[in-house]
Amino acid sequence: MVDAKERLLAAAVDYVAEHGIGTKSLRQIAAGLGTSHRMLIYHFGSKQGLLVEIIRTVEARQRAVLADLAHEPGESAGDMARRFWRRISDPALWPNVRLFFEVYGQALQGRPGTTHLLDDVVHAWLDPIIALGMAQGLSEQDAQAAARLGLAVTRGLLLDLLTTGDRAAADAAMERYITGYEAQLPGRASPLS
Amino acid sequence: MVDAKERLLAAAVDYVAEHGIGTKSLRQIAAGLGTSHRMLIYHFGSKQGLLVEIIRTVEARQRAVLADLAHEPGESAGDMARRFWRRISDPALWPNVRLFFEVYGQALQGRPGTTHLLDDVVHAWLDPIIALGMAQGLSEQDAQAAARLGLAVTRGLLLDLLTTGDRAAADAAMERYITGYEAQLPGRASPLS
DNA sequence: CTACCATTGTACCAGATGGTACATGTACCA
DNA sequence: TGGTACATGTACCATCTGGTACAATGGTAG
Repeated sequence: MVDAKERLLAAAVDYVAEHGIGTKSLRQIAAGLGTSHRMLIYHFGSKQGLLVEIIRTVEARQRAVLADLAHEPGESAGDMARRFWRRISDPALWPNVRLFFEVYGQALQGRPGTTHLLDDVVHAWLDPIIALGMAQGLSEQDAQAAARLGLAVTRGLLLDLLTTGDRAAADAAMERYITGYEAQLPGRASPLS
Repeated sequence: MVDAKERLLAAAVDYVAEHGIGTKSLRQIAAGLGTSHRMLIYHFGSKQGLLVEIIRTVEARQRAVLADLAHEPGESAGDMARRFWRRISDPALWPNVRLFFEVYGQALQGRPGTTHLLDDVVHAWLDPIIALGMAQGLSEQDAQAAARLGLAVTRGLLLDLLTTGDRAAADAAMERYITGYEAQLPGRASPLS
């Protein structure tokens, strides 16, 4: 079976999403999957090989969420942002989000096998949001700043949500951001200065 | 000397800020400090004991930055936010910030000895910002949402900055946020709907 | 049936890990 | 002077680590 490795990988990602990756040995992970550390080495070559593939999978899962960002016809930018936030803050995704931030933190510290996460973790998300902002009439400069801000808000509020579990508070903060974003779009009574 | 332990701790924090904490053994840390792992056990009891004290120190350093948030007379809220951002995004602090996010990620995954970081990592920052917002005339509800949003923006943009190193872009995004914040303060031509 | 190939179990390895036992040094206090 | 408390070095321990050697499956294609 070609995808025995794929199934093992998916299970491994779920396991480390649930239990953390930083403190787990090959043997612990293998035991959690009902296999032996021998099999992990066989399929992935080394612990770092497994780590790399796990991170590839985390990236892929994030991109799958990003793909849902596709603009629906007739939907306002604000409503799209609300839909996106509702989806990405779904508690069912929390283990994945936690794993994302754990790996992100290790990548920032240069742990071997993780750093390629950093290559796209910002820009892959920025580009579609920039395009969206420009479609709303923002200048390229404004769209870039707005996209960066939107990404920061999302990641920051996810951290808050994972930490406190206070969904209502995180939602309220996100709503405040979206309201402000809409107010800064052109074609309205200029809200500034 | 009573503070031999304190000096060792400070050096240990600097070391792990520079090299990461997740992948380092007691021996590696000790070697980096010019001492032996025996001494770390002697002073801190165990590896987890050292970990706990390192995190206490990271928290303390963060609070020291927070203390600088004190409102200067005659300064607008926006200018205060700008001053705060300039300070906390100083490249000299990047190793500490990286360590903060690394430990934060591990705490979210429940690594023993780290989780008490989570107790205050949000609320300790929120409270002064809420007070500030209310001093600017916001309702308590609005001040809470605005504080949460501001904290998320700051943490999110720090992640961006550590990842990309693109200071100009991060500054522009922060400036856009602050401008929007000021526009949402009462006492101005209502910018919304 | 046989030959082959992917897969898996068992057993092992050298090295690193956190932690301990014990002896030694060193300063200060009586 | 002697003692006492902190500090440090050396040596060691059991355990765990990632990784390997090798044999045994089991299915499949000739």
